[in-house]
Amino acid sequence: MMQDEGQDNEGEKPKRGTGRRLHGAIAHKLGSAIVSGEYAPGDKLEAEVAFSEALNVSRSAYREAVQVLAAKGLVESRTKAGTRVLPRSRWNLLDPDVLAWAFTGEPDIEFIRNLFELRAIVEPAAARLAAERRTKDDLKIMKAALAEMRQKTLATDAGRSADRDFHNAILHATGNDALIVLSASIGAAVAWTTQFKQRSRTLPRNPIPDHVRVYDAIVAGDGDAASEAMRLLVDLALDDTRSSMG
Amino acid sequence: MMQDEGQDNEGEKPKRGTGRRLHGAIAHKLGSAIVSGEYAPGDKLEAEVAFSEALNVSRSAYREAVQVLAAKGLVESRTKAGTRVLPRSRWNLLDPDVLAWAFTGEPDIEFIRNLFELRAIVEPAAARLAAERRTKDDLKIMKAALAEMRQKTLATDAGRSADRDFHNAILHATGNDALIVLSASIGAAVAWTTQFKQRSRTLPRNPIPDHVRVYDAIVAGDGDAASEAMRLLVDLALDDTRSSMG
DNA sequence: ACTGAAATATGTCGGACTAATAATCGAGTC
DNA sequence: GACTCGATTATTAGTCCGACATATTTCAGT
Repeated sequence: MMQDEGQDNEGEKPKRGTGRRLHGAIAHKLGSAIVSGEYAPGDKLEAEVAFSEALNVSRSAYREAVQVLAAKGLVESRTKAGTRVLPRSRWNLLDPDVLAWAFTGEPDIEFIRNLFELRAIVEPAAARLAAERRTKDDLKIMKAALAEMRQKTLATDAGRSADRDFHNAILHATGNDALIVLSASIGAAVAWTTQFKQRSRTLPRNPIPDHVRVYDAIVAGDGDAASEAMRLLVDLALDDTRSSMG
Repeated sequence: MMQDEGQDNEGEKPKRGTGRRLHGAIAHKLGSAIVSGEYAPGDKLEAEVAFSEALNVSRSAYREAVQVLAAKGLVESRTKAGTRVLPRSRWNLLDPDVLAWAFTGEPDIEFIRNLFELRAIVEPAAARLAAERRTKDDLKIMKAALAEMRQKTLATDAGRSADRDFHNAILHATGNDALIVLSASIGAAVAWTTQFKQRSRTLPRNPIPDHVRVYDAIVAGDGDAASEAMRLLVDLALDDTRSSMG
């Protein structure tokens, strides 16, 4: 699942990858640049006409891209005043796209720590609710994800995808839409950090037992055990990630 | 802080309020319609040309509005296939705009319950972190918000705003960006539900003591107490809200 | 210091053209 | 004859262009 990096020839002409729309490609390019700090909050973007010309795209396409960024809280446009990058506090950092953009460059260690802190808060609580409310279908999905994960390992895309599926299934089993949307954010964080861990030379611990403990507790309907097992899982995952980043 | 309801004459011509851009108004109109269930997931929106004509706006303005909705996961457009409403699971329900749209109509009881469940998970944990990490500035802001809240009461906009400020200050004091972004969502939920409670005839309990307990614990740097006090606060708030909805 | 005119960047408009793809139709096959 | 597969067509979103409207900043003039 390669990103499209490396195809911007000298910073111009954002080409769209397969199926990607032009304004989407522009949004991706600008969004990444902003989130990665290439533009600082308060910075003014070049004027629409000039910028769109520089990118060799129509003003319409450029504007549609900016609307997307504005919708995600990255920028704000005002007549005559131009388009400015908003302070980081206004960014929708949990938006899946923004999260993806945040991980296009070298990831910010501090931000990863923050995401893990969020996971450490949400996922144990979610596991508890899941243990109390899971349906047979939920369990089936979790079991399948676990099996896939065990077979493919986290070294493969399929394995990481299964890992995400497992965590998503737990969030989903809570039946709480507000928690379920977080699965998109948390899932993205899990995926990227897992891949990051994998990159480092040292092969980390086998994650399966941790996951199995959570699964067993949810099957048993034991909320306390599920919460505790998940807390442990996230803690250990953070340890692994931390050690692979120095 | 009135909404702009009542200005759509017979479902056509979305007029923009002061300062509001046209595409923003269209996005608001369509977004509310989608979130409130006027369009069901899978439904196809009328074709761009036809729809924009029906709304008496240019196709560009309409398209920019749709880009915003797409950025928030509400719709997806594909060439020739049209623009379709995505399943609710893909909506960025925690996006402040989406949240606002969700509360333009009669609020969904189940969804409010879900938001409270999220609050009950996140806010106690945040209060604990805040107790451990708060700066003098954080405390000053909380104290000011508390004073304002006590003076204006929750019956006024200013009072509700202070309530939100208090909760935001706690999230902010965690120093965790991922949690801070949630303040926009949680804050919105707090505001709307508080207003909703206020609407009902029975004057609810005085919320100040609950808040003071949280504040005192954070000042004392007592994480356990802060977490517990916040847990109680959210529980009581849910009780109040529940009883005012039947 | 205040007022108002001009400059300028975003916002909106309309229409033309492109590209992607769902739907249709027809040739070829079983 | 029914069915599968492939080319054709029709439709709809995507992109481009150029003009004008609107809102603010800026600055000149009093």
